[in-house]
Amino acid sequence: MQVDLELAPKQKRAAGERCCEPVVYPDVQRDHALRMAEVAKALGDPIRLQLVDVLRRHAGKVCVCELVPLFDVSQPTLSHHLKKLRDAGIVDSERQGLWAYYYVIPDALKELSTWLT
Amino acid sequence: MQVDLELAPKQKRAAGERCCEPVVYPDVQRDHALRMAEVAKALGDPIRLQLVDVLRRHAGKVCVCELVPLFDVSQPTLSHHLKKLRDAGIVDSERQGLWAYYYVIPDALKELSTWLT
DNA sequence: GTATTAGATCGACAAACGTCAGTGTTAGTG
DNA sequence: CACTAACACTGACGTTTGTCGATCTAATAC
Repeated sequence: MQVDLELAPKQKRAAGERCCEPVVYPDVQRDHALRMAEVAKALGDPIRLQLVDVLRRHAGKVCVCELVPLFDVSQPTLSHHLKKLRDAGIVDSERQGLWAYYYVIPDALKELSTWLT
Repeated sequence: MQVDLELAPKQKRAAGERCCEPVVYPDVQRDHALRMAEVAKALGDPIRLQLVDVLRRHAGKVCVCELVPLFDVSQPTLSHHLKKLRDAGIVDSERQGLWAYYYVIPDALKELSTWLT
């Protein structure tokens, strides 16, 4: 990967000409970018980020009924956030009679985490 | 931090009683969660994520005129995305005559990156 | 059986989002 | 000077989002 540390002032081009050629192209493949953006978007809400935080730190699976009182939103709203996290492939759930237990899917955050490092 | 690996089935409580006490509380401070969610949200769009990717991999500062042709959106739209990244404190820009050069603010992604690890 | 609980889904709403065409501003070119 | 290029901003648009109250489903308690 070539690096250009210098800030290269351009010259204004004549009418009709493009100002310059791109010197850097996206490295991250389109689909990787799409996938990572999807994960980032799912984490882009404070409640969801904290949900993931709780689930990650709790090595086991956590009952929804324990999650609801942690946040100042209604139960349907929390359910909605959990669904978003499920749709993004970050968490999954397991029904156990009347209760639902959520957990973070191992390595779900790995790709984004690696890129971010 | 106590860990509960077991999946503990609950008992249905009598009328009027709460089903259970939360066993895990959010560890990430509210404001940290807010800040990280803000960054994640800004990265939650494929174009913005790729913009950050290009800017990060290019150690110097990159002219907007080099960024525009990389994406299939209009110049105003790209400008809008760059503004979002600026508002989130991820990138900053520097005017140089007719051109604007963007760069990633060092450590802007650090907090999120660390938490994600 | 009936009553109650945990949780998901539905419908509605305002707010925020991504996009574009148009416009404005500033700075080089000739 | 007039012209044009680079970029930000505005206004409009259709879509998505976060939230709630109400409702539905499934399972347990009595």
